[in-house]
Amino acid sequence: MAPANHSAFGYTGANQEMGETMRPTKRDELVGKALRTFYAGGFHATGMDRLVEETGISKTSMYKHFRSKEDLILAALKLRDEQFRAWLFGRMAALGRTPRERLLALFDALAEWVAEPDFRGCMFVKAASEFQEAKDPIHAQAAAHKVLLFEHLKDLAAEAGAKEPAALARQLLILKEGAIVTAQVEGRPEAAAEAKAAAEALLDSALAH
Amino acid sequence: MAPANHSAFGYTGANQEMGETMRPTKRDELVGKALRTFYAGGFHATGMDRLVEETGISKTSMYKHFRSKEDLILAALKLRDEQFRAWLFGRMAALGRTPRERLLALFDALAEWVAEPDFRGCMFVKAASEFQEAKDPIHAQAAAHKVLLFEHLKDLAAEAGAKEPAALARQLLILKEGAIVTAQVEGRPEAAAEAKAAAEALLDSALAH
DNA sequence: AAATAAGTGTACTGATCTGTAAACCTTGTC
DNA sequence: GACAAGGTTTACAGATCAGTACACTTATTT
Repeated sequence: MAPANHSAFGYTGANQEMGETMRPTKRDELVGKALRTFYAGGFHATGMDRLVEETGISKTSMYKHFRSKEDLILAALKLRDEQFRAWLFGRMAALGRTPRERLLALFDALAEWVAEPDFRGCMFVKAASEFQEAKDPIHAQAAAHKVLLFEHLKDLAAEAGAKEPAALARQLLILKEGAIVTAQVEGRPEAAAEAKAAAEALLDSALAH
Repeated sequence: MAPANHSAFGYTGANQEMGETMRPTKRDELVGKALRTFYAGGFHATGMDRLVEETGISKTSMYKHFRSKEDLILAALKLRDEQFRAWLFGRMAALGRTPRERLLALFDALAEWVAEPDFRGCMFVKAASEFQEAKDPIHAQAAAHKVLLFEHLKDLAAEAGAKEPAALARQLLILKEGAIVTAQVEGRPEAAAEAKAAAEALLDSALAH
C-alpha cells in the first residue's frame, strides 16, 4: 500500500520514448533496484560497485544505459516521482470521499508510510539535501516533484471551497514535510497523526463550512 | 542575527572539560570552520583534505584533536546545537513579549534565517539523512537536538495556557520543520510566513483566549 | 637552557570512487 | 550459418577517500 510496496510488486514504471528499442527489461530493472539502494543508503554513500552487488547487473551494462551516476540518479528520481504520486493520490482518493476528506486523508496515507520498517524519509528531500545547489539537475528534479504535489492539492483545496486554495495547499504541504522529517529524524511515526490534527484545525479555519 | 552570523562573529562555544589544557584556540577554530564547511558541502561529500584547504589546519593536527571524522562531525553538531538554540530562543524572546507571541515569533526568526543567502536547510536533518541508522551516534545526536527544541516549546505552550502543551509544541515543531524543508528544497523562503499563518490558526484553536 | 606541548609539511597506505577497455558469451533474426 | 545487439567478466586508470608515520618547527613553561 505504501510506496515501498508499490515498487516491490514489480510496477516497473514507464519505459523510454518510442524510437528506442522498447525492451521492457533490464534498464527498468536497474532503475528500480537502484532506487531502492539509493533510498536505503544515500546517494553519495552508495557507490556504483555497491549497485553491481545489489542488482547483479554488470557495471559495463549500467554505463551502457546511463552515461553517468548522475543520469542514473535522475532516472531513479523520475521513477520515484511517478510511483509516489500514484500511490499518494490513489490513497487519498480511496480513503476520502469529499475533497475535504481527501485532503485530510493525505495524513492517513502518510501514517501508513512512515510506520513501515524501511521508511527512510522523503527521497526528494534527501536528494535536494545531498545536492545542495539549486542549479543542480538532481536538486531541480526534487523541487519539481514538490511542485506537482502542490498543484494536486491546490485543485483539491479549490474543490473543497477554500477561499485561498493555494495558501491552504501550501500550509498542508508544510505539515506533510514536517511530519515526514520528524518521523524520520526522531523515529516517531506518530508525527503523521499529530500533523493530521493540525490539518483539521487549518481546514476548519480555511473552509466555509 | 541568524545562526550563520552568530557563528561568524566568533562565538567559539564551550571548551572541553577541565583537566585538559584549556587553550581556547585551535580546536574550537577547527570545529567552527568544519561546521561551516560541512553545512555548505554535506558530510560525505566533504573530505578531510577539503577541510585542510578550507581551515588551513594541518591534517595531522586535526587527527590529534579528533580520532576520526565521525568525532569531528559530532563536535560540529554539538556546537551547532548550542549556537542554534541560543540564537532561536534568543530571537523568540526578543521578538515577542507574551508566551503566545514568543511561540509565534519562532516563525519570524525562521523567516530571517531561511532568507539568508547561505541558508542550506537544517543541519540536523541533513545529518540524520546522511547517517540513516537510528543507532548511528550522528543520527542520535541530531534527534537529541530536536528533543531540546521540543522541551522549550512545550514549556512556552504551558505558560501560554494550552490545554495540551506537548501536543501544541509538537504541532508547531512540525510546521517549523516543514517550513525549513520547503524553503530549502523549493528555494521559497516565503514558506516561513506561510507556516506562521498556519501557526496562528493552531494557536487560536489550542489556546483558551 | 632544557623540556614539553602544540602545530606543521610531506609522503604514504590501502581502500574506494567514477568511469573505461577489451575479449567473451548468448540471444534472436535474416 | 552469419551477424548483430545486448549482456557478461576481468582488469584497469586516475582520482579521492580516511587515516598514519616521521621529521621538523614553534612557543611556553620551568
